[in-house]
Amino acid sequence: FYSGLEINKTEKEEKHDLRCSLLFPLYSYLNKELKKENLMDVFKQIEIPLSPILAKMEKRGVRINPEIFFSLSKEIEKLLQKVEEDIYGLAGTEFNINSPQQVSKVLFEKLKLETGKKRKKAYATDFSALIKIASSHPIIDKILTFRELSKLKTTYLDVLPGLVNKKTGRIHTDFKITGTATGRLSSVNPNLQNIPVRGRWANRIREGFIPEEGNILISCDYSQIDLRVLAHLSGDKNLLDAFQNNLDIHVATASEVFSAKKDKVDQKMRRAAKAVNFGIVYGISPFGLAEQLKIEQDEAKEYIEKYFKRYPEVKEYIKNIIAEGYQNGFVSTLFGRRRYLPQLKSANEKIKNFGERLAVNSPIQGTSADLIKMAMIEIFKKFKKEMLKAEMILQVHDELIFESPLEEKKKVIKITKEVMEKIYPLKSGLSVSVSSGNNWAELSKK
DNA sequence: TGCTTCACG
DNA sequence: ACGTACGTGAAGCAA
Repeated sequence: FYSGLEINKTEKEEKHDLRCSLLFPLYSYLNKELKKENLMDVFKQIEIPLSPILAKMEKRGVRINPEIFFSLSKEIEKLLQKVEEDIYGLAGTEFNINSPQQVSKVLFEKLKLETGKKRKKAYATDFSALIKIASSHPIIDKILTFRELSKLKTTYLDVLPGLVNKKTGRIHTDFKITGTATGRLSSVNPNLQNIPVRGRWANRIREGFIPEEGNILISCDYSQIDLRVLAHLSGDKNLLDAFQNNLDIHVATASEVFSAKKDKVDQKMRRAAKAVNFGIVYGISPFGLAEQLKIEQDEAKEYIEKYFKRYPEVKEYIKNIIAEGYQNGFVSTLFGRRRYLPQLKSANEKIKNFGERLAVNSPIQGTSADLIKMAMIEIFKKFKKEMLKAEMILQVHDELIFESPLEEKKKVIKITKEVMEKIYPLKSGLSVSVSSGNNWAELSKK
């Protein structure tokens, strides 16, 4: 109505107006569509109530101590300068270490190191390619160190302090509720779902995330949620048994795959079994497992076959969910959220295989996402009812982080743990581990 | 803008 | 024979 009267609108504003004008006609169409496809429950029971909660989390934001970021940045800057010089010395030339193309030239043309996969423009220089040739030249280790330090400095240390809001003094991410294909959230501007947690610098960085005075941070983690969901969806007796008996799931899998008593499972076996478990959730292939574990494909294949022998209903479930994908053109989570799989109609075998892995992974990842979203809604309600000052500030896929007044700590933990564990009665159960502290680093400690 | 790399679950 | 683990976001380079 007004648009005809307005002048000097930018192209962006015009686009914005157009998009707004489409909302109303879209409403009736999408409403029918949601009803027809039985998606109204997920929409009304999960997405709609979650939306204002995400808004409040964004508004509350996260407090950081910029000083920690500044001083860490300076410390790393010095190390970077030294590593940079070392690299030039070892290469016998100066070049841009941030350029994969130039790194490739130096390593594989000048130094004639052994090449791996060919990319579009040059040979691969990513971590898995470089670690394979690390023993052949001292420059490799230096490049890996340079990459690690440079990543931390440019992506986190030098960025986050600049994003502190002048009015609130805190960092406000933007959670995207429609951002992913599986139903997970994503976080942008900045992404607060990928703050370093591994590696020797992670704790120093996480120490920079702090609560308001008189408050603490509390983290509540779903343990093994994806595998519990798999156990529930497949109904596999053996896998359910492992969870019902509260076993270390990777040890349990190791003892099955390697036919060993649980007390004979060593670190190496557990590590391999962990990779198998991850692989199952991702839609496993012998190649992928072999790559991950640095073993022969034949051996990886044996692990997988043994796994399926011991968890036959998981094998059956995978077969069935793929068939379902082909039949319906989509797969669903436990609560009806869908992922469409056009890949399954491809004539290209590679794309079809990819579609089959998506058919396996999406219901698992998506069901986990549904569960934590439902828990967030209930927790928010309970906090309100109990008139708590504590607030949910972050979600990291299987983890919720709260900022709570010291005196509310006990109450907050009781509510969050109970709600998260009871949000839906999976046959495999849901288990939540809680930790608290005066910064984010203290939350990852045991 | 696409590619490569790498941070997280 | 071939190319492959699932889901994201951000930085820097190269064109």
